[in-house]
Amino acid sequence: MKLVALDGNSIVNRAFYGVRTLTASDGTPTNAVFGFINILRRIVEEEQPEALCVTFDLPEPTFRHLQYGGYKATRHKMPEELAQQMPILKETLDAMNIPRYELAGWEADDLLGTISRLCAEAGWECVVCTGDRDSLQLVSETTRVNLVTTKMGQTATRPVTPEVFREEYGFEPERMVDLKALMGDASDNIPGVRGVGEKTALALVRLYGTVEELYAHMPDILQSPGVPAKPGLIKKLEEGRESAAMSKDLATIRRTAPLDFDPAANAVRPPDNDKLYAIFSRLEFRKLIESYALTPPAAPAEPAAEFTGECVTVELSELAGEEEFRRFREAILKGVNSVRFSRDMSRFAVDVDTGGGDGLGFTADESSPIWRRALEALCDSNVRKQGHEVKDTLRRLGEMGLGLGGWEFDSALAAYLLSPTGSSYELGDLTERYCGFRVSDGADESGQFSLLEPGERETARLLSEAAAVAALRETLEPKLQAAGLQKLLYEVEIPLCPVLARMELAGFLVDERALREFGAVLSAQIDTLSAEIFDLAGETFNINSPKQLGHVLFDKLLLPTQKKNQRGYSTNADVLERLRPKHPIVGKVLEFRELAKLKSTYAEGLGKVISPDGRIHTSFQMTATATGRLSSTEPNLQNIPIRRELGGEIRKMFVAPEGWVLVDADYSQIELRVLAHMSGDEHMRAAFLANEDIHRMTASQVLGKAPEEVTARERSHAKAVNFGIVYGISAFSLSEDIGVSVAEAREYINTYMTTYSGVAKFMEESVARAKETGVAVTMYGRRRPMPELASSNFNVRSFGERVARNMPIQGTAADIMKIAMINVSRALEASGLQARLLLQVHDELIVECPEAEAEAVRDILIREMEGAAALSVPLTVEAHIGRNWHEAK
DNA sequence: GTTATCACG
DNA sequence: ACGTACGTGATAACA
Repeated sequence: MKLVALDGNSIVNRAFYGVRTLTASDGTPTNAVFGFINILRRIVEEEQPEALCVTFDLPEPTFRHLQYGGYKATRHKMPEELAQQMPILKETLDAMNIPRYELAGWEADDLLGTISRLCAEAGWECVVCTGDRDSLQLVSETTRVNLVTTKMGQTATRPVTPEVFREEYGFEPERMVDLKALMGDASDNIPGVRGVGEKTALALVRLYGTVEELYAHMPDILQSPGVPAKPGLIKKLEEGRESAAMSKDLATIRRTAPLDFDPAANAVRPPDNDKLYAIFSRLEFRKLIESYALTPPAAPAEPAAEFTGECVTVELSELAGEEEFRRFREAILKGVNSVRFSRDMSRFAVDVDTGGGDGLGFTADESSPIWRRALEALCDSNVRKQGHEVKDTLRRLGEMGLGLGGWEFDSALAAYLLSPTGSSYELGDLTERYCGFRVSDGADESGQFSLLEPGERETARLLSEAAAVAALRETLEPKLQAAGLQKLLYEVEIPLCPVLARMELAGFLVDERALREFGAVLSAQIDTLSAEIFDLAGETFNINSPKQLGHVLFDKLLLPTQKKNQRGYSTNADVLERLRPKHPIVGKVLEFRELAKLKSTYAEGLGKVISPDGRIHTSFQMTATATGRLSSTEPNLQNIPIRRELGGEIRKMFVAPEGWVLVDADYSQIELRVLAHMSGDEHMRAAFLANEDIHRMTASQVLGKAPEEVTARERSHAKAVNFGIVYGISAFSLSEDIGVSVAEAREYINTYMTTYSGVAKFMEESVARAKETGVAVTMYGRRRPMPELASSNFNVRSFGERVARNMPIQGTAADIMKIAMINVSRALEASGLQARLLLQVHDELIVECPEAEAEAVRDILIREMEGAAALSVPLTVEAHIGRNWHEAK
């Protein structure tokens, strides 16, 4: 029989430092608990023990503190973020039905020692899991110590048996205390013998075993072979005699704690589902809920009704006729309708809020003769509707030729605004998190739906989901109000949904033939380059493999290594650029990379997603970024090449239809203008009011010389500083970026901050306010939780500070662009032109229109984009017209 | 599934 | 002394 005993404090420490920052959306740090559970799972899986328990230190002083004043006094205080997690961890262990032991006056070590002794006495095998080598003295024939280490977020355990220990140390495990007695242990403040280090101590213990034996042989130990003939060793040992005795005592784990312990009483038991589920969902450990197969507690009777439809439900079934249709239309005109569609749009469910407590639900599928008419009635813009991920719904409604108006709430967007860093905005997850219930999947264990046909089950699920949307609105609305996010939701995010849906529907026309030809040209060039590279390398290998490439460059050609990454030496473009002069292969590799990227990601990647209409329909993600920006996926049209000449070729293949043109409008320096406005810095404002090249003006103001005297180098450095400011600059990165020393970079930043003292002040205030409130905020009140700022880890905290500086700027610019898109869309519609928005790339909008409309469209774009926000500096837009994206830029 | 790299703003 | 700029997504290789 085997019992596993975990050193709770030691392992939670490993977990805390080994797992990256992790917080629940309310800001509670959770990384240590998460890491602990994972280590625990792994150990249990590996060991398959019959029994399991965890020991903890209590914060009270142990008797050894009293006996020896300084003992462990140097141990660092537990960081606040870890301390917060300790009660949660203990609660979790309780819910998992894992016994834990803590005893006033006894350390976790002592408890482990005692437990392992009692196991041995009861005839059990004991496995002690800890990150602490002190416990190695417990190793015996019946007790194994598993040393837990965390490297790069990966935990590994190393079993230490007596054989392993002897192999490593050259003496018996019990003699560990004698080793400590001589060499001491700084982390536990065990003094040892002054002047004796690890090497000497190891040699002495190997020869004499115990400290006592050593001192018994004292006068003539130097005669023994193997003792380092260090001058003064005898003297040091003599002087350290008392210290050695005390150290040995300190290092000895007491195995006599008054613990009422019976290994069999710690038999592994299954967790308490309801308790553990509650804890894990509070901590947002969705993966763990899954892997422990936890289920929500049986829902209390009262709100469950909302979800399984104790409301009256009406099926618009095969036999539905005029009467049913009339009833449906009347009902949906009364309240706000929560609507859900099946993936293929063949079914929908509507939960009508009738004002009283009762709900009225309608469901329908394609077989109903009034299905289409019911849909059309529902999509009328006068019918008030709410949904989840409304933009996606609208795109599908648009495909069916239905109206996109009348939508006034979206539970995904509401949750996103409340916390844009969340990991999931799926309806089921939100309902669980905010309402504490599970959306019925239509195949309920309650049996209510179990007799239904699959199609009916789906309809039941949709009705349950519709009710969930309504419930979420109830819950989220007060939160939005409290956070001041209503305006953003109702005036920005929701109105943006139909705009984006129409853009996705429109798609961007692509010259498919040119794209394929370009791909073929790239292929040929890649083949040629590969041959040249293999020739220079003297072998063939996969140039795409950083590992193999690294081998060729650094092992074979012996080029100097620079940056390291987790797997070996970095071969990224920065590194290769530096190596370029050293070997002709490097330039070829760089060129290969450029071509390979263009071919795989763009020529081939885009080719795969051209629709039958010859157009590429991207999807915009509204809940993806932490700052409020959109993102674009399948394909990503926000990262189409432009910076390099060859990459720009790709843009030539994004075209307007025959007789039409593209109008491209982009904000000039929107982020710096936002910064000038938000900080109110007079110098920076003056620079923009002068309407000059901002980087030149920056150089001029910072260096105190006339704009026309600014050199190209000075301008480019100023440009890098301007970018750096927006990102939350550091001297190191700036120096890397512009190739000057860190000291020079620091000087640049200092001078900049002195010149633009308003900017400096704004940045400080942004960080201070974020620390105080726990969120970074844009001009429009969009917020991002900033748990990193409370971190005790320097790097994590520094990251938080940079984000606190950047998010208000990037986020405000994103807000402005969203407002502009809504206004542009309205203006284009009102103008009666055929023009339509195609794409947004953060600070750029692309519209296609008949040639004849081009100038009118350009004027509308400029007017609406520039007018989207009233800043204290001009917000300027540049617009161009062209036959393709390259030309229009 | 994670990592390295690289495309964009 | 720390380790290094903000925000994304796609691809190929690695594990």
